[in-house]
Amino acid sequence: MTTSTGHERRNGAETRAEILRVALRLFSEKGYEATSTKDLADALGLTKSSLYYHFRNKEEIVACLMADRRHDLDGLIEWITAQPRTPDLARRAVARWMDGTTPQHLQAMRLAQANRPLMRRLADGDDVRAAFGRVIDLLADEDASAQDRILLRMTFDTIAAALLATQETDTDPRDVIAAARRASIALTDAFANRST
Amino acid sequence: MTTSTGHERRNGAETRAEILRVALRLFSEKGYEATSTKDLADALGLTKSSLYYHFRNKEEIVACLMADRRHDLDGLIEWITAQPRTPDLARRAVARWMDGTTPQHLQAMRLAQANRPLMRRLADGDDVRAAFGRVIDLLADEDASAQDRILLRMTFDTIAAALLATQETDTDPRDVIAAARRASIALTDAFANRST
DNA sequence: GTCTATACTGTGATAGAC
DNA sequence: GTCTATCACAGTATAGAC
Repeated sequence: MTTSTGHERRNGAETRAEILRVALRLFSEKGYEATSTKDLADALGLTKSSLYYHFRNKEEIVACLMADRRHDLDGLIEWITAQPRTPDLARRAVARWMDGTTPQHLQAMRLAQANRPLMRRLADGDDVRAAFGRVIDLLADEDASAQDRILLRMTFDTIAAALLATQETDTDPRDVIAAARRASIALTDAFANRST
Repeated sequence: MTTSTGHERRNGAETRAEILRVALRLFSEKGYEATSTKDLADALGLTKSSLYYHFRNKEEIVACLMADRRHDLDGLIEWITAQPRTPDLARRAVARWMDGTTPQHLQAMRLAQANRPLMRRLADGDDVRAAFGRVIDLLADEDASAQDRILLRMTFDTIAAALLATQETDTDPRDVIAAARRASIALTDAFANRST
């Protein structure tokens, strides 16, 4: 938008994007609660108050960080709804979801996992997990048992499970995704064979 | 130790145990950070300061809550070490771990999951996840790939994964454990067939 | 439009009286 | 063993500088 390339004074959009970038890094490294708004402001060369010009409060910064993934999930729900209801629909939906996951997604997912109570506060009834519930409803039979539903959800959640298994270790994100994909295949089979 | 059964005035051990009980409930319901020491003190009919007589700080309360599970894990490591190294050792170890999980464990695990940064602060190099790393080292071949190690760890972590899949829902703990057991069997097979 | 100075409330934690 | 009083610092709101 502007022609200025200087770094002394940024325009609004640039500052906002930079706040989000630095916030994701700090919140991931030290945790959301452990990172004060002053820490964030110092890392950006701003004051606390400046942050409150760009974001209404600390939580809104995280909310913006999470917007992408929810959008992906809405896309998945649309895709499932438009598909023919073949017996292997669950398998195909899981594969599609796994393929849509990039290493870039992992850091945001880690952040979400590490700050569950915060996510619940942000969500306000319209969160990612609720959307996942709709996915399960679309894919599970009406007479599916509670166990079956949990298992189906775990099949989609293998990425989160793989992140859980690798936390506190520096694992290549591609290995995480690859392991999650293998796990999801194994669980899909377990779900398919549930009542045979 | 004492013969008193009155409830107007508690002795030290009773107060301590009651603090732990109420803290687990509040921290689970509202989250650790969202529960102030004043909330906890009010729920107990004490003042904030009294808590600091029984526990050095807020974090130590959680540390005491987590002691049990680590003890279980130490037992698993001893058991594995004493077993003959048969090809199905991993499968048997997973089964043993799953069988040792009670609904009572789930609430503490939920708490641990919901407060990852806190757990990292508490652990100080000697935490449950590090102990799990030793389990994996005992069970995996030396030439196991990073993917194989993640998959093996996910096999033990199916309980955590099932909790992840059921968060924000009121699911019967027995269904959670049953689904986790089915998932662990499926993943054990996937791990066993890794290089066939 | 972008940022800062300053003050307000609530939190975890400490010192010392009873 | 529990209390009162107090502390430093957190997130937040607002008024106003440029």
